[in-house]
Amino acid sequence: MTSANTTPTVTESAPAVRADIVEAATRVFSEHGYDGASMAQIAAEVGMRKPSLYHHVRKKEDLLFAIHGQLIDELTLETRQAIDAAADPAAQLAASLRVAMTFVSRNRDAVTVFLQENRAVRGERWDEVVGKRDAYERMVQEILSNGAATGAFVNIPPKIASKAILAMANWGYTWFNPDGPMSADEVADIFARIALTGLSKP
Amino acid sequence: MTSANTTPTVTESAPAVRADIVEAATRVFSEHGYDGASMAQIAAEVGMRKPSLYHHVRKKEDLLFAIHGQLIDELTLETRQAIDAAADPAAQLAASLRVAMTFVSRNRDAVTVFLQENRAVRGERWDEVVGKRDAYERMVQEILSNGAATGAFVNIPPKIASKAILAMANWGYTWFNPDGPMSADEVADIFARIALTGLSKP
DNA sequence: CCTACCGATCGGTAGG
DNA sequence: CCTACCGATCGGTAGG
Repeated sequence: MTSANTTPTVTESAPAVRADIVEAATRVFSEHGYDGASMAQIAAEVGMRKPSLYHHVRKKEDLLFAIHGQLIDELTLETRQAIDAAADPAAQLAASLRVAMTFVSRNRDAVTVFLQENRAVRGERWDEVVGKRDAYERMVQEILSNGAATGAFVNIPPKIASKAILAMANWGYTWFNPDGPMSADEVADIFARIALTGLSKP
Repeated sequence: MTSANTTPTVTESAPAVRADIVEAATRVFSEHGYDGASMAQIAAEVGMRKPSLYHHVRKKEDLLFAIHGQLIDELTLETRQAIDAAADPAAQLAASLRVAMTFVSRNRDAVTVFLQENRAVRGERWDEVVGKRDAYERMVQEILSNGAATGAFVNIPPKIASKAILAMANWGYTWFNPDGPMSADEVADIFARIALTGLSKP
């Protein structure tokens, strides 16, 4: 309605609209669940009607797919960098927990969808996402097996120990409050201390 | 349609039918999610049509309520007994993890519903269930604060440490396989070892 | 416990 | 001819 944009860009704001829709879907899926959310609600969040949404998205499932894909890519990248920057397995474990907890803190809705709405995550197109999830878990397992190899860690099956580590961070989506008394880093450091030296007094 | 039942019982098999319905609902909710599950599916699982289900259940939500209530009551009772039978905080922590992991193993569907379908858990009638969930968590917190008081445990905020402990057991519903290579008790003992003495070599 | 339905709302698509 | 939408309605299914 304002003066026309005379720049020669072709697709103008199309990609931004798509990103807005995925963000809206993240909020709506997080609040109502994938099945409980309606395309009309998501459309309303970005200021359009439902049929207009279908000009940007082919199916409801496409939105869930986008949320999962973005999350695992970002989390994997940040975790990879943190691990590579850390000196030894203990520091790598602590760094991974810091990344995971701050990620949960910054992206609560997306993490909620990622961890809670995976019933629809089936079929061919989802294989890639599932593969990336497995690869993320393997990064943590490798920290543990490296630690055992260098003698820094005790000999505990990495596959089971990684479940304990990831559980601490993942479970945060059910209770962690970014506006609460402790920061994500502070919580992560406590979890790292529990994982590394335990609760028993030496 | 067969010969009439002449026994003078009034409600006949009503309680058993009700239990069958709740069990069927547990399976169907676990597989499809609360919103994704239909009353017709649950009815079919117990061999009736949807309208007949409403002779035993007033609302879909009643089934979710029954599942949550049963689970938290049973888990609380078993955990209370295990804690009371253990000699010291370290043994109590290990015993709690054993109860939690075996519970997850024995009641995978119910635990999945309990942990994943709590969006509908709101409003007056749910206050009792939420209160019982809090009470369960407080049992674990007390083990940790008792351990800190007696000098057995290091000084870590019990509210945060309890999140780490409960996370390990709760997260099991996403991966633990009762038919897998390790038993629930074996996994619980590894988790207890991580929680008590950590992964780092002394 | 059944068949026959209801008001509403679902995901998705028609023509314009 | 394009884009970005609209009002209306599609076939099915939800809880009741």
